[in-house]
Amino acid sequence: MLEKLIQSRLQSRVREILPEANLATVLVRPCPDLKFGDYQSNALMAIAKERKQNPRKLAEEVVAGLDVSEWCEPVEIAGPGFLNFRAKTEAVTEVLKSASRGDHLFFERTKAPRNIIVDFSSPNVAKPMHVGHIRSTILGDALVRSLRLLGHHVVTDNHIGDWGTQFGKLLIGWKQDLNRTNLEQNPLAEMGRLYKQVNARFEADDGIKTLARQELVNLQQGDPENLKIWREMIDLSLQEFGKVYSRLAIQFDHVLGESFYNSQLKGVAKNLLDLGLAQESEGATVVFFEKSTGWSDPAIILKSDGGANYTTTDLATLEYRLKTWQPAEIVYVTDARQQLHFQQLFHIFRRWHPVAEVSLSHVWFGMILGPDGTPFKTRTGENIELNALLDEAEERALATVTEKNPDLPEKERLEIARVVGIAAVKYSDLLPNRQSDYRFDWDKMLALTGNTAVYLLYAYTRIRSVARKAAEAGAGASVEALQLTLPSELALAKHLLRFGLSIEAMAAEYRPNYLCNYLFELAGLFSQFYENCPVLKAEGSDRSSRLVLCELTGRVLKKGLEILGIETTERM
RNA sequence: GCGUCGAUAGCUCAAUUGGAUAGAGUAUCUGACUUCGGAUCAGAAUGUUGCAGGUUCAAGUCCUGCUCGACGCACCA
Repeated sequence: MLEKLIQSRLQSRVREILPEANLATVLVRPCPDLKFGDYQSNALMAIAKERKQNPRKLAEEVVAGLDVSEWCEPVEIAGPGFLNFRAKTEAVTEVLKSASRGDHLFFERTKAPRNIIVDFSSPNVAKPMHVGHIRSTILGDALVRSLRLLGHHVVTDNHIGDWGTQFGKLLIGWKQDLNRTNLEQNPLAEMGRLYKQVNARFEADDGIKTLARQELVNLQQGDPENLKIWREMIDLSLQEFGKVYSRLAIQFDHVLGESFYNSQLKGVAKNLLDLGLAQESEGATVVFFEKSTGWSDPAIILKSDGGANYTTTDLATLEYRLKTWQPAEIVYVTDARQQLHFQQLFHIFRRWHPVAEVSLSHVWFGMILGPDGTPFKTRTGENIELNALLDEAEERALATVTEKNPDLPEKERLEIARVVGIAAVKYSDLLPNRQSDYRFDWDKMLALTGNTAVYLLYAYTRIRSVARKAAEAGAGASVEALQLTLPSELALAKHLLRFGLSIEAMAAEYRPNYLCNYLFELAGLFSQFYENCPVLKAEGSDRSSRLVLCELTGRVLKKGLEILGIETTERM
């Protein structure tokens, strides 16, 4: 938190000397290596370069009139013009005290809240959620949590796949071969079976093709029976999705699927045609792109059979969201393969609504690979269902808890296993840079050591254990007693001050791995502190002071994990 | 063919406006008061950041070319 105060004063000082300088570049950040100090600014080197000045000299001039002595030791100029700031222990102590009094938790809400729509998860009706939905769902939810914590107004909208050609096949299967008993027991499995069964006959049998097309057309034209079946498929699917979301503690403000926009699709297409953005080509309605884009193939707005496809739906969706929520930004969380689609979608949208100021972000992520480095599937090549995957995570976690802590009652072990299992899945998804593919590895994600959810949760339970024992002994944290003397106390305290930066970094770039790594470092620093500084065995003000550090670390760990969508447990 | 993304320690991965000696974990080796929860901590060792050039005070990061890989490119979403 000190970095903001230092930064603001540094900016004022730079403005005094160079009124035209772009202050947005004058940033204060944590030092990469603590031996340089706690915070640094590299901005002066860039500014000097622009003006062809001597960077070192500029730095000296800036520092000469810069007073940050309330928070820092004298500012050092290093190398070609780095400014290094070392926080005064008293200043760090004061921030911790104010946190302990409940004034803040080392982060600040934004002064410029924005309306942001986040579009994520988006499963398809009549198909179980599977591995392919993990990242969008978990990543999207974590991003939403970080934005909301910083004070932005977020609208979440689950744009489910509830319309499209697959319903022709599903309707045939439903009418010819539906097993009601199976449907009641496991609706998605039954619908999946129906789809596969019809699909298998599809290629070889022209009669089925014609029938599927007919059922689809009937549905589109509002045939009552088909509509009724379709609605039932959606209802059942949503119930099943809800079970998974409930396990993952994920909620949506709105579930407006593709079908919600049906009535607008023709209008969108006509509008694009009228504006000259779209044209007829080979029987379809398409948008061609300028040469400069490098896209030689057009985007299809209406297929030659008159049906719309997803570019059209997405355009209608965009327009609806703008009108309904007036967002400053819309964020789409999908896999990397849809990059071209979103680039083209945004491009068309800009031409269609040139004055719209909304910013459009495609937050994309890589694939989940199996142990062999190919896309993660079952042995028979099927998608792994999310529910089954979560079951296995909990089972594996239960085995570990039982091994480590056999005396806990079964009910408690089950609850711990639930928290730990879900945490492991989420954390292993959020830890890698979202843009890279990652390898799904049970042993690694549930490992007791290393950068895992288990390690973080363990650190948390140790803190809670100390708190319980302190309470039994009648000892308590005392803000007044807080004193940072030993190196590991100071190191832990200074790291607490960086919590806000890590949340902001995560929210700014939609990268939860920044926060994951922050929390891992925090847990490590806590372990070092815990190793070096007795808490319960200490006495008097030492004990009260260290209990403050424990308590604040616990609160930050819990809040940080909460941003990642991860629950904590008191024992494990 | 065009395009997007990637290639970093044995392995899995980080690296926040271009910043300081490229970091963690894991595996390997060694050690820690008879453990405030040892599911812990400390230490050792590990690199031509795919290759070749360029830009500059400074390049894993930016530019050019090349190699390898993943993914995407007219009627699925």
